[in-house]
Amino acid sequence: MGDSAAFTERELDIMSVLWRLGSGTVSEVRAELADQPGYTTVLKMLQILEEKGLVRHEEEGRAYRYHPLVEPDEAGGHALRRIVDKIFHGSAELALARLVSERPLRAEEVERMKALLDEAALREGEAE
Amino acid sequence: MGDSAAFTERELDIMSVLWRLGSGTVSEVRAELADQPGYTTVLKMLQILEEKGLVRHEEEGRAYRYHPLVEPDEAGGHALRRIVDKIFHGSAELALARLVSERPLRAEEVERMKALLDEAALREGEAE
DNA sequence: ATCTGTCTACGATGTCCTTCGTAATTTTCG
DNA sequence: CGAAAATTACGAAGGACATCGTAGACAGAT
Repeated sequence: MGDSAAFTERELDIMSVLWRLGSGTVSEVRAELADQPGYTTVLKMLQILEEKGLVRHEEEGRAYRYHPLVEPDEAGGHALRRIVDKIFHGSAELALARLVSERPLRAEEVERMKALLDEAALREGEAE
Repeated sequence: MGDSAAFTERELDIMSVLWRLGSGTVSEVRAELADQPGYTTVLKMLQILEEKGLVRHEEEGRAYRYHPLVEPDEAGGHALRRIVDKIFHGSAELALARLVSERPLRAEEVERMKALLDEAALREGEAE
């Protein structure tokens, strides 16, 4: 235990870019950040993320290419569990209520989400 | 803008207690924390939360009673939006997939969640 | 009156976050 | 070759986070 601290703001920014791109050099990551911090700032953050075991790097020419070592699903699971537990009293239902009120959903998306719930209900049914 | 920074770990712990209890004195909040930090630590955190405008206090006998000034829905909305945007590429569907795989859901809960989605779809339909 | 327990106020501390400057290295280009 | 550009390494610095110790105020009991 004790391994899973929440991402800080900047760490999340950077991990988000790596998840989206698959991998990235310092320059590539920096170019994707909305407010562009100094080059060495991004480098430093990546070095710290590497110390924490959240990314690794390999050499690519002169530069390093960084790869994420945690999956978005895993990170998202931790983050969601934390929020549901601490803010929504453990209720996935309340969290979903807020989630759907946050942003408009397309009709197809709603259908797929209902299908997800059906699958979940099915798995539960089988378990008994 | 710039008002909504994510809660830190301890801040969230404490806000969570206040949301659950409705309000609390330092002692009451402290008693609810899993690992009990020193009394003055909890007091200090509440004072800092007050500086940030997240709680207020009123006198109650000799002690202060602290009240949350942000609603869990509001805080949860920010937190969910942050996670969905940065980790799930803005997809509520992916977030829900992870949410339902995190913990088992009761059948009635699944039904109510589907109803929530229907309502959301309805609102969308009306909008056009 | 004084002692004891509970409370707030204040300041110190150590760690982490985030920023970046500077130096050293290497490649590339004129 | 020598200058310029891109890169990593290192360390410093300011601020926030989270911890607590100590001091002072006050109420209640003896």
